[in-house]
Amino acid sequence: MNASPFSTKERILGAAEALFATHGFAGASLRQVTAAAKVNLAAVNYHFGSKDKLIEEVFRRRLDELNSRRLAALARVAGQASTRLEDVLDAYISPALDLSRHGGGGAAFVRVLARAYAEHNETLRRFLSDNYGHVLRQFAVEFARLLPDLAKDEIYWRLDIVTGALTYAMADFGIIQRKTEVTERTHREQAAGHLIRFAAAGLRNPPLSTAAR
Amino acid sequence: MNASPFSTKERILGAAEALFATHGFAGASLRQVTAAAKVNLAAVNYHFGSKDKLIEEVFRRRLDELNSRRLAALARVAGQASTRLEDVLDAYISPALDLSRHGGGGAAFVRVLARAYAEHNETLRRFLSDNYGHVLRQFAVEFARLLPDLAKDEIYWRLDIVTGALTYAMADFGIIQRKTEVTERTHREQAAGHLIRFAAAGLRNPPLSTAAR
DNA sequence: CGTATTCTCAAACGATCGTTTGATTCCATC
DNA sequence: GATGGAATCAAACGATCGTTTGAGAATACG
Repeated sequence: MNASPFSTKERILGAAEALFATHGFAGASLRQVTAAAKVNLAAVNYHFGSKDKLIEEVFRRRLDELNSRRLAALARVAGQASTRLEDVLDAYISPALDLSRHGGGGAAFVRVLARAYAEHNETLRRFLSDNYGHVLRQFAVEFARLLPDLAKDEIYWRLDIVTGALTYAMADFGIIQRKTEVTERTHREQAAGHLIRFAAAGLRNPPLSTAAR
Repeated sequence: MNASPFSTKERILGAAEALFATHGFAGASLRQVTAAAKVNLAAVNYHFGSKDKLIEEVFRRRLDELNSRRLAALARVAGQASTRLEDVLDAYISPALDLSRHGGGGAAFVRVLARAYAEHNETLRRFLSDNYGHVLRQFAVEFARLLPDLAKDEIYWRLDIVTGALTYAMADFGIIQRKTEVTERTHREQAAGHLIRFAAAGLRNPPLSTAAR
C-alpha cells in the first residue's frame, strides 16, 4: 500500500517539515502531518516516540549536514591573515542558501529554522543549543579574531541578532517568486551578497560599551 | 474582586500580548491568558467575541499609534531633496524602538510583531495587510523615489525582507539584557543605528534584474 | 428603592489534541 | 510453508482546546 518511493519515516519528516514551516510547531497537528504523508496517525508515535521527538528529528535530519558544511567552509578561511569578515559570513550563509536551493524540502526547512528563532520554547532552544551550539561557538571565535575591539559577550549577542535576522530573511526567499527571468542560482547568489554586506555592516559597528561610556 | 487598576479588557490584552510573544498564537491558550490576567475564562469571548478577534485587538491597540508615528516621521522627510535612505529607515525603525522602550508591554508587542512575520496564517496576514498595508505602501513610494533604479516589485519584496529581518532583530532586543552600564536609551539608539545601516546596505544593492540579465 | 443593563462566574458543550491499545498485515528467515 | 518480529491499521483513551450557557453579582439610571 506504500505507493511512494520514500519510506514511512521519510514521508512523515517531509510532511512535518512543510507543515511546521507554514503553521508552526503548535499549529500543525499530527493528524495533519500523517494525512499529508498518507500514513496512519499512530505511525508518528511508533517511529519517533512523540511529537517533540519528531520536531527534533526534523531539525537533526538537515542540521547535521548544514552545520558540517558550515564548519568546512569556516575551516577554509579561519585563522588566515587575508580573511575578511565577509568571508566568515559567507561560510555561514552560503550553506543555508545551498540547502534552500535543493528541491527536496530544503526551502521549507529554512522556514522551519526561522520558526525556531521565533519560538522561545525552552525545550527546543535547549535541544538546539546542546546539539549545535558548538557551531555558533566556533564562528564566534573567528568573529572575535576579526573584531578585536568587541567584548566576547557583545560578539555573542550581535551574532544572535544577526543570525536571527538573516535566517528570517533567507526563509522568505523561499516564498517570494522570481518574476524576472534570472536563474534561481543567480537570484540566490545576489541575495546572499545582500545579506553578507547587511550583516557585516551590523557586526562592524564600533563597540557599544566603549562608545557609550 | 478587580484588584488591578486596569480594566478586564486591558488586563486580558496585556496578558495575551505577553503570552503570544513567548508561546505564539496557537501555543498560548485562552486558559493561560485568562489565568495570567486573573479574569474568568469566559471574559475573552464576552469582551472580544473570539480568540482571533482578541489577536486582532492585540495588534490594533499598538499598531494604530505605532503607524501614525511612523507616518508622521515619514512626512517630515518625504519628498525633500536632502533626504537620505537612512532618514526614511529611521522614520520606520525609531517609532518601534520607542515603543519597545516604554515599560508597559511595548517590548512584548515587538516580539508579537516578529511572530506575525513568522506566521503565514492567511487570516492574520490579510487583517494586517487590510488595516496597515497603506503604511508600507507610503514608505515604498518614498523608497522608490530614493532608489530609482529598482523596479516597484523589487522595492516591495526587498522591503518585506528588510522589515521582517529588522522586526526580528528589534524583537530580540527586548530579551537581551545589557551587561554594561550604558543607559537603556543609549543602548537602543546605538542599536537603531546598526539596524539602519544594515537595512540601507541591503536596499542600496544594484537592481537584481538588470545586473543578472 | 426598584429596575435594567453590564459584567462575572462555575460549569458544561462538542471538537480536536497527543498518545496508547490490540488486532492485523507484511516480510524476512529458517 | 511455518515462525516471529516489524510495520500498519482502526479505534479509543484522557486531556485540553475554543466556545457557549444560564444563573448570580455588580453597576447605572429612573
